[in-house]
Amino acid sequence: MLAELSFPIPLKRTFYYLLPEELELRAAPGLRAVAPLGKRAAAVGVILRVLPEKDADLSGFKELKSVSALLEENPLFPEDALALARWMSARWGSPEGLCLGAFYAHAPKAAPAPVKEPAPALPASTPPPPAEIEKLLTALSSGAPSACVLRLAALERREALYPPIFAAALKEDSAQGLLLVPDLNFIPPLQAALEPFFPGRVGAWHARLTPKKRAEAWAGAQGGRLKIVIATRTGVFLPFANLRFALLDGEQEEVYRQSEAEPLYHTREVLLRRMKALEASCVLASPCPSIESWGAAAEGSMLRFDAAAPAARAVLGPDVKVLDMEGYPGEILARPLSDALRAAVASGSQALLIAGRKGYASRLFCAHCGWMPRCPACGPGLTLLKGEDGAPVLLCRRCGKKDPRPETCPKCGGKVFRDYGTGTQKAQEAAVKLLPPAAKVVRFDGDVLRGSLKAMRASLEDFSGGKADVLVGTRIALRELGAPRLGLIAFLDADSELASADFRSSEKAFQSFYGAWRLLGPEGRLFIQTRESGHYVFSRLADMDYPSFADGELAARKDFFYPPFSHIVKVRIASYDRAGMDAAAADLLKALSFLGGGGDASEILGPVTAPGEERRKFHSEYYLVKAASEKTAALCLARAQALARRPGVSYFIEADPYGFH
DNA sequence: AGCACGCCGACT
DNA sequence: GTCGGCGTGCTC
Repeated sequence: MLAELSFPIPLKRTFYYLLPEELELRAAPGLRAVAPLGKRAAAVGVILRVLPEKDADLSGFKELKSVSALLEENPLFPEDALALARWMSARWGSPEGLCLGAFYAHAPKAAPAPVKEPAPALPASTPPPPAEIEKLLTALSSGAPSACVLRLAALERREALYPPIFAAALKEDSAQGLLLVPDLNFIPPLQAALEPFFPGRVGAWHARLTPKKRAEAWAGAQGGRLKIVIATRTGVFLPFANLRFALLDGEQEEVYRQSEAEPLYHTREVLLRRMKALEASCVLASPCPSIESWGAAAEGSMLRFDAAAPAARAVLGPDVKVLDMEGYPGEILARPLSDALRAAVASGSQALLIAGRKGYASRLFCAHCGWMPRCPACGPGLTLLKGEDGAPVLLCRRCGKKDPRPETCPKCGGKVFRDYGTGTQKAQEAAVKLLPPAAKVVRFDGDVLRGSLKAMRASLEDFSGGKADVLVGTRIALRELGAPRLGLIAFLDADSELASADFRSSEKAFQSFYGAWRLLGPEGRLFIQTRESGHYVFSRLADMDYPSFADGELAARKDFFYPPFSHIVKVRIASYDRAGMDAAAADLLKALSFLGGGGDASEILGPVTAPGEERRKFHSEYYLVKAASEKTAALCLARAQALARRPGVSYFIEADPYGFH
């Protein structure tokens, strides 16, 4: 007999091995096997199937090697991890071996010594869950759909809400639960909150665990000792003896989308699929659920539950003002904002100013003809920064080339330039000028970060420690910012959030505004500066009505055939050789020519090029496939990946990309 | 990914 | 004269 093995290597192929007689009976799909692979004497792979020799196509290689050992008797996953990995591979295009590797990566190489089972302490008497939570769990357990979107109230405390949910969902003795959070720092408080309900049986899982703790948590989940694991995104791949309930906190957060390293996946989708395979229930919780989940609930494949009963919204929350910058020409901080900022600082409050970009100002243009400087070497528009000597410099963000600010416009000879967009540096200067000299204004952005990690930490700590009055930063400064006296937040250039080609930009913008609003106390003030005050994201901000916004956004996605109504596959082609790029594009269109036939609504958008593309040395364009179904998208992805590569041409192929460009 | 083979610079 | 840089090539 043979075993077909899959290894965690970036290869889209499997390997056949001879099964020695003594392993033949024990071998089964899902078990790990040790076998020689290339120059490696003992590589660990997963058995995909066991088959008689006659069923395998053994042509094309000379030597058939043998499996040397099996690492376990029973599969580590009670559910079909093989099928999940196969689906992941088709959905996001990473090799199946790497997808499977995500599930098996932390499994011990040898059977772990049995852990001494501590006598489970008696849980604190569990208060009955709120009636609405009970209702939710009943609905979930009573059949399909068994997944739901739980919309949290703006000021909901997760530490108070989640423990009774888990207590109610995990009443059954052996039932286990998984709580996924977007950030490692959320784990300790939640662990402390859950501990009284499941004493000694709450585990944590994240990238920074020490090897020993990691092994312990893994074994605790796998063996059933842990009742609950609180984890960051990789926790979605943990083995459980009996996983019955999962909750994905802050489900719209982009960190759940793994896009830097293979295997590529989206935690939410993997979790939903896995829980479905287990016939277990799953809750996606957030004050601002993703439009994808919102759509699934609207269409009925998920339930929707509002933890926010409108009447229970005791706190009205901070005051929100959208400032139309057309009315305040040339002002970085519009008059109403600067007045409020001065007043806030004078009264001892702290303020957070969010600039659209890093640096001094974003873009320079000729006031007469509108000409904008571009990088002579590689093409993109240059960013205006203040150099070390204080003189303005133009920096190319792509290649790092620096140029002095031009004196005259090369197109019309004009001598007057203006800039638009407000960088953090310029915003900081404006705030300093506005406020009394005693006020401390610190800055936090990628440039400070690059300069020195210490300096960045220091400015953030000054602010959260209450020592600084104003923090000027980019949007990243908003992420879990602590500030004792935060009374004002302002988005200085909301348009930079909306300007990108990303079809999710409105959603992301609203969620940032909403997040900022939540950070503020009821007395706080939120300002949003824009030149497009008519944009629909602003229309629901006054009452922070996320459901109405989400309904509107969902309708827009439907009109423009974007997710969740379509599935995107993005293919970018780049080359120094224009003809090569064109030929590659033709290859792609040919490979996808099956689309659109027989009433299929799928379409191809593109080629999308950056302005000025024709004049550049390096060419780049992309196509967006909007596939009508997940299946069609997977097929397009596979076809694009299978294209015969042309020399000198780079291909970047991505399913369901987040963050465009 | 690993791991080895392969052909060019500074040293026990 | 060797140790070692990482390019590139292969894995049943």
